Amino acid sequence: MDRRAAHAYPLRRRRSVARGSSVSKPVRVRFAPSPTGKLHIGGARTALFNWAYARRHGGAFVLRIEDTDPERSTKEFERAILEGLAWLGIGWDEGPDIGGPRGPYRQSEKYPQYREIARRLIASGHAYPCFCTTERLDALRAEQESRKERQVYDRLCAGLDPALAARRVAQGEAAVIRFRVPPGETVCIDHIRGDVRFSHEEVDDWVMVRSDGSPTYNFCVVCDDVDMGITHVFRGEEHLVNTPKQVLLYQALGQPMPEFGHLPLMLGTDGKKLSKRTGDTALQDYRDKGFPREAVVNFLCLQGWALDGTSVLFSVDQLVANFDIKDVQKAGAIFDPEKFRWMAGEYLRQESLETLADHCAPFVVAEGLCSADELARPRAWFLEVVKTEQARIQTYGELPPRIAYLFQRDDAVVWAAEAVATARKHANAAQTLRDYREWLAPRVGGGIDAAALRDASKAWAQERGLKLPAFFQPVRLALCGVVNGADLFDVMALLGAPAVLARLEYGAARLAS
RNA sequence: GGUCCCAUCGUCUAGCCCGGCCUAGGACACCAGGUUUUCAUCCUGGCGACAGGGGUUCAAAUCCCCUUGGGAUCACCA
Repeated sequence: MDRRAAHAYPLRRRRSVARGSSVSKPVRVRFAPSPTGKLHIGGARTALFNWAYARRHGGAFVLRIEDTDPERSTKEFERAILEGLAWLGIGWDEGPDIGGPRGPYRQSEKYPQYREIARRLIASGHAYPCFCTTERLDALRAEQESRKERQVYDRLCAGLDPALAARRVAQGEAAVIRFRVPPGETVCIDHIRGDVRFSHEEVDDWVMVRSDGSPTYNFCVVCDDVDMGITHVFRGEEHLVNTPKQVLLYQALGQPMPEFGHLPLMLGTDGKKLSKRTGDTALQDYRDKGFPREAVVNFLCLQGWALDGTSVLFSVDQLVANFDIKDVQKAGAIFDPEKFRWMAGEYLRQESLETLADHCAPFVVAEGLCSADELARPRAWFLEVVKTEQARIQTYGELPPRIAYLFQRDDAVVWAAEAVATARKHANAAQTLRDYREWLAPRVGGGIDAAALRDASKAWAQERGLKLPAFFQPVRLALCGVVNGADLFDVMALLGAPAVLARLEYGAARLAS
């Protein structure tokens, strides 16, 4: 069938240009996640950039839930996504939970509206019912595949008599509704990429409404962006090829076009779209590991955007004050977990002891080292614990295993094989422990002053002709059971004199046996 | 494979739009020193890139073209 003859509308070849309205309206941007999984860090970055753009321009940031896939959408994921955004500090002005003037903000609550728009589109000739079965479509695709042709709908139903088609629909025959793509080409204006040109030959007569009456993504997106008065659509690059379909729909609807910007993809270390295969992709994963929130925000910003090329560490306020969609990088960014961890450490080290203690406490409790109450009562003690480890950890989650020794019984400190081997390298390790304990006991009755004890202990070791490692390594084994860790005398202060003396004694015995 | 997008150190990027200030800057990682009882932090230094080829120009990382390479996408999923 002649392709052109299949079109009832419009027959004139034309070029449509998706240029945004030149009149400046108040900015309205949106983040429209699908609640079919946890919030992806790529999605989080998209949200962040949209939010920053809205804040920068005094506009509104709208949150919309695209739950038109009933198979995979769940309320749990929706809640998780909202929580994730809130955790990042991204606040929305309108959304499913708080409502707003242009709701509903959940697509599943708008089906009647979509249906009405589809009906109007059929009436105006911009869309048509299609009765082709899945089997026929599959066969068609297989055939096109075998001939190495483009896999597009052959528009069998595009030429059907509208009245006849309407009767078949009325009689209950299963049908999808397809958009009738006119000949011509579309130029999409993208603020990140410039003009992107698509020939309509490449755009399929795509399905707007499924045979069960539910609307599809490309259809809902445009309806909603129109309903919600969205002025700027910033989303991931994977949506770039959808844009001509959507642009055509705006035009069919006679609605003003938003301005587009397609963000570069976040890639895994394999250079492909970030997926679970190459590492953690959910925002939640990083929160659970104890990455400081500010570090996550900062790092996400750096995937495709830079403050000035020199500053690496910056605040959300600086982001908001300086963010411009035009400055966003075009090329995809490989996600570097190593740098992410470094940045986490940078933020963690900037925190006050009080803040750091608050952030770490839940991780210590979750690890089962002690109860929240036990941690809260000796608050000063826990602040000291946190102080000794602050330079040594990059995330809150790294603290518990490092301080586990503090919560072990004095006669049952867990000894790592490596630490035992290191201590045993020194000939008289057990004896050193006994001697040191004997020397130490009368000196720590009034508590432990780490600084003073450090000097005195080193002097003691030197007097006995002990090399420092021969002294420190057995002691560290006895007190902590590991080879590396915080300053030994800080550790003693944390442990307290009774525990220190007890551990030295048990340590000597264990080492001797 | 078709269509579309992209291309500066291993990685994130500045510079590119509005050619000269670029002997290409910063950061992570890496390497070497320093501080230190270990680890970590911290300090100093080093290594390291304009994918290739044509053009335009007095001058190109910056503009144009081609090649190569990478990616995205081709559903009654979003």
